[in-house]
Amino acid sequence: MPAQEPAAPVRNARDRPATEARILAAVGEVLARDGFGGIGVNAIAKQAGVDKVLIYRYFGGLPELLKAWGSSGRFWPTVTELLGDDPKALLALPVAERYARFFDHFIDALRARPLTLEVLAAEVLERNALTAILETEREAWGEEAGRVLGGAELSERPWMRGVTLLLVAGVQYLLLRSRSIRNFGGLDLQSDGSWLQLKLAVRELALKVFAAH
Amino acid sequence: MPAQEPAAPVRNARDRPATEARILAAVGEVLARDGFGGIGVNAIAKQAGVDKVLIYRYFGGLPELLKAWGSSGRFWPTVTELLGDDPKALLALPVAERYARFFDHFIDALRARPLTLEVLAAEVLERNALTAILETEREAWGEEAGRVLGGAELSERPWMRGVTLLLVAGVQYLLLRSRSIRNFGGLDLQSDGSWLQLKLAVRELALKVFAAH
DNA sequence: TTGACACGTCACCACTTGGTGACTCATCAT
DNA sequence: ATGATGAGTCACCAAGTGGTGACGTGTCAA
Repeated sequence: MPAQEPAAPVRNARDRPATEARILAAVGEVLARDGFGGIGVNAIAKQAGVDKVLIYRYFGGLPELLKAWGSSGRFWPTVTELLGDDPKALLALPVAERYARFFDHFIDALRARPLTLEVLAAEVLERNALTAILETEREAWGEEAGRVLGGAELSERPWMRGVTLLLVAGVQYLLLRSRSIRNFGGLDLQSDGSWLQLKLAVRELALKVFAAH
Repeated sequence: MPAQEPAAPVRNARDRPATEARILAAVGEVLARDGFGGIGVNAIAKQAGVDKVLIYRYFGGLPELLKAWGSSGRFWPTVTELLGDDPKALLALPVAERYARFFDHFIDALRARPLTLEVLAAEVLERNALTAILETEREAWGEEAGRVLGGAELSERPWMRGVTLLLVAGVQYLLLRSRSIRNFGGLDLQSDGSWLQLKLAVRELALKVFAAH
């Protein structure tokens, strides 16, 4: 990968769009390298090989830059991505299987997005600003996901809404924890096997819950 | 409450144990006021009305101070606390009811401990040091909780282990998010009603799962 | 050709951070 | 009475932070 690129101290071409792109890219690079704690005007400018004053000139400041970065890159998995290659086929499946596969894909998609996890982690800690980077995307996502997952079977079991919410939240939390610790409740969060186990657990649950009675 | 106490610039009595206690208390106060991001030698010393050099002299540094603070206060709910006033009565209940009440108490106990939530939030972000403050307590807790929750009914349904883990993780995550945002998946995380709804969802789930078939 | 203007660079600001050395001074055993 | 010890204070350090003003210099239209 070409990444990194701490930029030799050559004079930069005077090309605003390119420079803006450099800066935006640098945000992701710093994030990936140092985590959200390493984010800062100085660090980003250095990574981009650009003077930090340009961040203020072009974006207005760090929060605005982060917002621009957030809305530019699509790092939150789209619902269609969670439905797999053939959405129609998935929607035709029995509800339990659909439910299970949705979680399978959700877990895989999130595990494949370390940057998203980093942002999610930051959102947990930051109570003030620069939160709400994924806000809008996520909200829309939640709605659509509910619609896809839903159906008559879910409407008949309104309590499953709360359970689903907890499961989604649980997946996110365990993924966040897996970045820094291995063990959680006796489960190795960094092993594929553990995640397979969790997927199977959700599948069993769905089968049990949605079983014709 | 007497809290705060930014300490007028009077000369402090020379009383080491009292000063140490002040410093330890200041950790909690800063944590409650500014969150974990505000933690630092300067801030703590200022809050305690004490020179920061004493932090180095008495504790060795910030990480050691935090560790001392962590092991002094028991802010992680004990399992017995989660079992309510009458543990024996609870254990005599049918498994579904026991399961449900456990979550009820878990949610209430954690909601009543903002400092614990703050530490949990910090643990999510920090990948390096000062993590593992609650580590030991939590690990022991996990084991005991599993034992209490468990029983033949749970052993017969091994997949419920994963589901329970996800639910516990989900509760923690939603509580963490509730500190800074209101909305999550259409649920108002700061309202008691929403949490009641989640409790009921878990209860229904337990009833369904543990129903005699 | 000549400006105007935007792009890029450099030097600087005030402030905060973690951390240390040197000082005063109260207490207490000898 | 006299030291030794240790509690508390003060002044300082280097490094890093976000942020700004002033200065070149290449590009492009008039």
